[in-house]
Amino acid sequence: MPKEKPSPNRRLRPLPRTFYSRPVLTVARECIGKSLVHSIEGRTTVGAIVEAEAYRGPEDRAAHSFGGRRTKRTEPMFGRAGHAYVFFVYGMHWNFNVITGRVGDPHVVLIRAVEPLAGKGVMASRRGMREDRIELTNGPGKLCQAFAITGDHTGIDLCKARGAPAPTLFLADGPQLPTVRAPRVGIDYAGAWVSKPWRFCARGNRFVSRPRPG
DNA sequence: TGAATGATTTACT
DNA sequence: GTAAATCATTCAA
Repeated sequence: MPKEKPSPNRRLRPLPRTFYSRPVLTVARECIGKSLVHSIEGRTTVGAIVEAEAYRGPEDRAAHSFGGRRTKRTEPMFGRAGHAYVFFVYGMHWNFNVITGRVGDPHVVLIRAVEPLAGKGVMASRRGMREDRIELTNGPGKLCQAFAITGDHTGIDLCKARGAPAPTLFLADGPQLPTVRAPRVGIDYAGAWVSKPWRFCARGNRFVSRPRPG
């Protein structure tokens, strides 16, 4: 008998914290092609990340951490890389981010779209539509609903920490996909920061949200 | 305590 | 293409 149970699927192991503990633009670009994995109530959903945006507070006016704003909501952004930041917006939608960089740097990557890889039936049920629809996961609020990601997840560790149980929500390895860059979406209030090309999209992927780059 | 607003989505013209 | 839905968070008072 082996002392340790072998991993059922090597590709579904959490990325190490070293992936996240780097400059936010680097992490955002390298997120494209990685897998997003969530297991809850015995059901697992997996998607390939095809769109992500970098938010670099405190100088980035588009970031919730602009000006060093440290509140109950933004607190996870100031903590250790590899944790989740999930917020509620427009009275209806959750958005999922990963914390990057060094402790004290409120830098995050917003995961804006994924291509479903596994658990499409579960996603379709949560979204109330057929599993072959692009609209299953082609937006930040849509993928949170499809993956059952909510405010309960904000602040949780996406990495395997010593002595802690393995995370049920995490990013896993995947092939780096060619990316195109574009200005970020929905931040018209952010002045000079509006035009920064900090949105990374998988080139030509159908699940990239609107407006499509190019 | 109150008012403004938003890292969106959906339905509708 | 436009507009409505809907409420936690934030900040001013």
